[in-house]
Amino acid sequence: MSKGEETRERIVTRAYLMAGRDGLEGLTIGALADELKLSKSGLFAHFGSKEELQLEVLRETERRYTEMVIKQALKAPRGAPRFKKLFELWLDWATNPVNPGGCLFLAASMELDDREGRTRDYLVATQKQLLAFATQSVRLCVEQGHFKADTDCEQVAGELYGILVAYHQFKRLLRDPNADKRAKVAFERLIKSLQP
Amino acid sequence: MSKGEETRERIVTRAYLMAGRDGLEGLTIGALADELKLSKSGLFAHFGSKEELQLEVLRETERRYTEMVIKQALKAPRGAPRFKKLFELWLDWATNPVNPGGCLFLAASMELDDREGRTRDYLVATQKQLLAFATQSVRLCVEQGHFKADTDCEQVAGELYGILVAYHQFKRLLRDPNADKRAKVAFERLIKSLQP
DNA sequence: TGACTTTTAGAACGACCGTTCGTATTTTTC
DNA sequence: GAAAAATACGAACGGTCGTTCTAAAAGTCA
Repeated sequence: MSKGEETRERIVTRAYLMAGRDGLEGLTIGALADELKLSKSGLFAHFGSKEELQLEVLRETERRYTEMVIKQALKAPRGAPRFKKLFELWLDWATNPVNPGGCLFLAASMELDDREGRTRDYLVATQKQLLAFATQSVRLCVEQGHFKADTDCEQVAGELYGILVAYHQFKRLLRDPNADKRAKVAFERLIKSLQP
Repeated sequence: MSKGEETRERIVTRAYLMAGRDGLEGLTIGALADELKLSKSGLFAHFGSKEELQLEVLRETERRYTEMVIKQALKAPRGAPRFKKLFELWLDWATNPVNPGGCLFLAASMELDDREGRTRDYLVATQKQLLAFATQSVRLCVEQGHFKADTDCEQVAGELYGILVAYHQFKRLLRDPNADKRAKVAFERLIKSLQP
C-alpha cells in the first residue's frame, strides 16, 4: 500500500468518528487536519472536495456495517436464527463504542432527507440495500417454515427497522436504561405475530 | 402586541422553516436576516445568542406539535379511538406541508444526541413529555377495557414511536409510496396483540 | 544514485460565521 | 407635541469555512 493510500485511510477513519459526533456537515476539513496533524491543503488534496470526503465517510460506514452486521448474521443458520441474529447485531451496531456517534446512517438520513445530490443518492441506495437484506432474511424464515406462509416480508423488514430506530433514540437521546428490554419485547411481539 | 414581539414572531416562524430543512445548526442568522429583509444585528438583538434562537425554534416546534397533534387527539373519545387518532395525527404531522422539513424533533434528536447543553436538555424533556402523553393514552385504553389489563403502556408507546420514526424515514428519505400503508399495517399488528 | 511521481505544506482567496458596539430610527408613553 | 424607551441598522471584529495555487519534501523505481 502506497504512502498516500495509508494516509487516506487514516483520514477516513478519523473522519468517520468526527462525522458520527457532528454529522456529515459538521465534519470540517480544518478540524480534521488539526487532529491528524496534517495541513488543511494536504488533507484536502486526497479528496478534491468536501462532498467526496463525505461520500467516502458513507462508504466507510457501509463497509463497517457489512462487516459488523451482515457478514456476522450470515454465519447464523438461515431462517429464524439468522433473523434474530440480525436483530441483535443491528442493536449492537447502534450503540457499540466503535461507533461513538451511534448509527451514522441515521444521523445522515435526517441531515440529507431534504437535500438533493450525490451523498443523498448514495445514502438512499445503501439504505435500500440494507432493507433488502433484511427482507431477504425474512423470506428465508418463511421458506424454512418458521414464519407464516403469507408473511409480507418487506413489511416485516420495515417494522424491524422501526424497532431499531426507536431503540437508537431511546438509548442515545433519552438514555433510557430500559431501551434494550423494550426493543426485545417489541421484537418478540413481532415474531409472535408471524408464527405459523 | 408590541412591534418587537411581532417581529420576533415573524423571525421564529421563518427560523422554524429553515431549521426544518437545514437543521438547528444549519440555521444561520445571516441567511435568516436576508430572507426577512432585516439586518443581521437587528435580528440578533432579539435573541442575544444563536443558542437562544435555537431554543426558541424548539419551543415553537413544541407549540405546533401540541396544537396539531395533542390538542386534536384530545377531541376524540378516550380509549382506542383517541389512541388511533393520536397515531393518525402523528403520521400527518411528520409529512404535512406545514412542516416542510419533516419532524423537527427527529432531525434535532440526531443532531443533539451527542452534545450537551440547554438545547439538548430541552429536547429531551419535550420528547419525554410527548411519550408520557402517548403512554397515558394507552393507559386509558386499558381502563376502558379496549386493551388487555396487563398491557405495558410505556412499552406500547415506545413501539408506536418506532412505527412513526420508521414512517418518517420511509416517506421522507426513501420516498416510498407505500409508507402510509406500511405504517398502518404495523399499527394494526400492534393493536391486535393488545386485544383483551 | 538520479530522474520522476506522488504526497505534503504554506500562504492566500473570498465568503460567511456569531457577536459587539455606537448610532440612527421608530415606537411608546406622558 | 416632547421625552423616554424600544427597536433596527451598518460597520467592524476575530474566526473558520472550502478551495486554489505554488513550491518543497518524500516516496518510488530504473
